[in-house]
Amino acid sequence: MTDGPRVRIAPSPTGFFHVGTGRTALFNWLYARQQGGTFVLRIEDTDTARNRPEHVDGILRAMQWLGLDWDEGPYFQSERTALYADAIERLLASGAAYACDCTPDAVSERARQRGDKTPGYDGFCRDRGLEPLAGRLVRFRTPDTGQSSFDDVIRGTVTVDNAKIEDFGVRKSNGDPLFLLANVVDDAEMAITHVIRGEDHVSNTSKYLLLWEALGYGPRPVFAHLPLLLNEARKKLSKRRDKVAVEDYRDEGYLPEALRNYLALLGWSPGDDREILTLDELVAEFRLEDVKSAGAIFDERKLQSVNSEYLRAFTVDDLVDRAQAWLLTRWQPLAALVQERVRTLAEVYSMTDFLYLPQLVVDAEEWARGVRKHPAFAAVLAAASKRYTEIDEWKAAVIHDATVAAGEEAGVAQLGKAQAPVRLAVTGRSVGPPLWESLEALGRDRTLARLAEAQRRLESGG
RNA sequence: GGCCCCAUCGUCUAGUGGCCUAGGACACUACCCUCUCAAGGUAGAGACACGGGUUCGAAUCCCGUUGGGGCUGCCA
Repeated sequence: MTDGPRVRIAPSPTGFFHVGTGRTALFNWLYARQQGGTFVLRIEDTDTARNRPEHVDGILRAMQWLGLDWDEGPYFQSERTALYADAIERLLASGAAYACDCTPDAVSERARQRGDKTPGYDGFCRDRGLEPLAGRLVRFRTPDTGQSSFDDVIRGTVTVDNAKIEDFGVRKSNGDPLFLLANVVDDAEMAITHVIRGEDHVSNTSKYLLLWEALGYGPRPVFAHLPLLLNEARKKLSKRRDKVAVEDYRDEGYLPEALRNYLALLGWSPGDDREILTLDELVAEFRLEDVKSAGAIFDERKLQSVNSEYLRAFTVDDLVDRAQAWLLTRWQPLAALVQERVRTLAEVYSMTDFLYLPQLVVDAEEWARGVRKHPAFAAVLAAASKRYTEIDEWKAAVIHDATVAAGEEAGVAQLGKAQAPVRLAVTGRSVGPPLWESLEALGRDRTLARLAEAQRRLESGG
């Protein structure tokens, strides 16, 4: 173990790896590398209901793609439950925590009756002396008086009246630890010295510190809350509304070094006019205390320009290599299926061009015969769009089932007839590799976009 | 609503009391270059939210207002 600072990135596997998490990871990584510290990767998977193993793979893939190598981990909170159980027992034993059997409905109902001046938990079970049995939530007893404050490297001193902090949960009624508890225990156990995270955690920090003190963990870590990444509407980048998955940017042809460079410039600047900086320069010049405190809009156009600067700076040979590798990732999933059907290498192109073309060129005759001819085909496209939207996992077998169901819904019993209009609408051709795998490779978003486009064309009489 | 955080061109930012007539980049406009498109070059438009203080002097410090955001979950 080195003497330098210990920092961590603690993503939760409940969705794709978010660019905001990527930026936080990058800043932690830069700080660790610059200070000769240790960068820890910890997977916060305490929410067993929402965890998805494939998202863990996605996190590791995205981190590696971005070049953010970690020195320790990945640690999994799901494998450290004894630690949290022990901490909760200690809180219970000292009276710092207590059991609560209020339902969420009861809590909000009481808040409503009070006039809802201070929503949140009202301390109803504080002194009822309930046994912490299974089925009961365990809450931390927050002080009624005094203030909690901490010094933030980026924001200065933040102070909150303890009375404003409600008794928050530390253990679910099913026995699983809650975020605040597991987070604090692990930071202490892992000897994290600097907590560098998003601004959305500022208000969690006073709770964090209260727990930290109650558990007797000694000197606190240093805090640095990074400004949030915002969308054009100046709202926190959200999974639902915005394109936030790091891997989406990879798939669209952004270079990891360009994304990294751009992300580094969101909230930080080298202090002069340079905007293209090598990793070594970032490591050398990054200053945590110089990070701005105001939120930053993630502007894809600017990212594009940074990306194109990198692209142009390549040697031609490098560009060929990088482009070749990217091109390959798109059609490689279909390689074996394509192989069985081609007579020349040129046909590899015609069988996979739909994966690359921004705009399909559909032969008028094919369109007339394959889509426009049967009234039911329009219904097939509509039904397929709907069912594809509802699919949980975008996999060939599932797409197959959804297409069969869409065909039946549209009154087309034969699978062949159901897939024909979809194939033409989505790939622009009536022949090609098996459709399900093709759609899987294309991706759901682009598949849906092409179905919508085909439907518009039909409606406008095309 | 409550608590917390924030505030320089449309966007990312430089600026840490005089160097600011506020600089750069993206995007935008015009022109040049040019077989097209990019790239490149030149020029242009474009910001210190507002009001009070402090100071010889304020984008920079203080207070207030306004505006924006975050949190307010048996999610993280």
